[in-house]
Amino acid sequence: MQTFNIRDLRKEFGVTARTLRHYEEKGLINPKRQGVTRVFSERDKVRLNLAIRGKRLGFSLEEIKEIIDMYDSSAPNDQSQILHLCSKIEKYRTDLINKMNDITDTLKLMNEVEQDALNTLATDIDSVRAVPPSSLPLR
Amino acid sequence: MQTFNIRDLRKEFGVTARTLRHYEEKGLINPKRQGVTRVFSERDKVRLNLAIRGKRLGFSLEEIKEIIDMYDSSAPNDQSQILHLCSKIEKYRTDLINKMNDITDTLKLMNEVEQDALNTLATDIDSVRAVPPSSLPLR
DNA sequence: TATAATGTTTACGTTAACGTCAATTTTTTT
DNA sequence: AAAAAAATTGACGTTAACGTAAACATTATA
Repeated sequence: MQTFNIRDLRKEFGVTARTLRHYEEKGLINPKRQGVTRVFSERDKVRLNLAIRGKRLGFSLEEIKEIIDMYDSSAPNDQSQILHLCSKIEKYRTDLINKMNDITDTLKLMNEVEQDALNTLATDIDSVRAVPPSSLPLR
Repeated sequence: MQTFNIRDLRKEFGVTARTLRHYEEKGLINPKRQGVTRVFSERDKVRLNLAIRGKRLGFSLEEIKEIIDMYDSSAPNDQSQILHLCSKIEKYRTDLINKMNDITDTLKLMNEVEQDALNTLATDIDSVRAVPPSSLPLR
């Protein structure tokens, strides 16, 4: 079972050691120890990946932990716990879908702005083209 | 031309007066003044909407201002400015598309977790069904 | 074996994005 | 006009998410 040290993780994920220690404090990752030195597992890498993904989406570390814990632990047996899990999933699902809509709306707006700008550019070029050849230097 | 006071905005957008003042400081909105009192315009509302959308997507207020300013001001005439605008758009576009992919990936994972959980639930129900009728109380 | 390089803990510092409170107008209602 | 409600400007406080620096231990390299 392969293990990794702290600079492996830093390089692979482009984060600082401080960030990794912080994430450990918050329970996002759980490195073992060889003496005092941290030893990371594949599981830590997976969780770190999910954490970074969550960050990109604007979730807090607390939310991220909740999300990661959902799909890191095996499915609960207790019926009430299952239902609780499902309601949490439902909550984050709607949140994600809202973000998705926000994104598509923003992308649309950006497309319009870009088209506007490019049209202006094209018009400028036309006006340059409109200059008769005779007015161009002959080199 | 319709105007709004600060509590109109608070109510409509569910934000505090402090937030509005903060956004004004950061240049996200630009209320006029009647004496010392803020008077908001439709344009402020539009910008506030965009700001809140940006927040949901995890952008900083600084990024949000950049984004809003892009499609709030009319298209620039200067060619170099147009190109600069387009490159900014390109940057945010890839950012948004990355977020989009993050979202779909996360949603997929959540679906799997949910299915797992629901299967466990179904299995439990089956095991209840499997109990022979004779063992049930007759009421 | 001396010297880097890497890792650890402790603990204070920083930045963004507001919250909160006091003191003071301004405006509205009675 | 008096009282209550709403707004404004400081200005300090708070929280999350790390940054940074000191002091020290361990490991790797020359």
